[in-house]
Amino acid sequence: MRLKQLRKAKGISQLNLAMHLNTNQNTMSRYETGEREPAINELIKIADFFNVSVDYLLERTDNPNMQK
Amino acid sequence: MRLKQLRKAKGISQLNLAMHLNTNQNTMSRYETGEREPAINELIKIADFFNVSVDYLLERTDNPNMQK
DNA sequence: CCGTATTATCCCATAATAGTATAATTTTAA
DNA sequence: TTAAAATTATACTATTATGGGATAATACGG
Repeated sequence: MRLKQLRKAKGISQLNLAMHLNTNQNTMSRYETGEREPAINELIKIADFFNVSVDYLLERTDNPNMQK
Repeated sequence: MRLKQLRKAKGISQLNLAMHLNTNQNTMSRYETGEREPAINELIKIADFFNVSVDYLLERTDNPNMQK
């Protein structure tokens, strides 16, 4: 998942991101390290927050702006 | 998820699809009815099988051919 | 109708998850 | 340089979600 990359690009902390997504910091840490995977609805929330496609978030494309 | 639609378009049964995805029929039924959701890796396997983007599979776009 | 194929649901054992607390690491600034 | 603050990672646990087998329900063809 291109999560850490997106978060860093936005210059926010895991805690800050977590609050935006209504979850907590350790969950974000786990997503970033790949220790755990979000459910689909969480995946979509993340993609929407960063305004990228799910395919981009999942590194299935280099184009973040696939029509949404 | 645009699963039933894709499967029907291909003219195959849940059982047939399940075998392609190395799972079983009841699991496919649940995905279609929305009773349960696949993990991300399963989601990707489904998208790949139908050769569509995850965003399309998740009904986040009308374009099934987002560059992959 | 009857048999067959297809799809949905019950039950259970197992696995995965979120959350809390806390540890470890990194960054900042004095 | 080092102490404090901020950030990130991990251990533990209770709960939830999952997959699979078995079977029920439904649709479909002859």
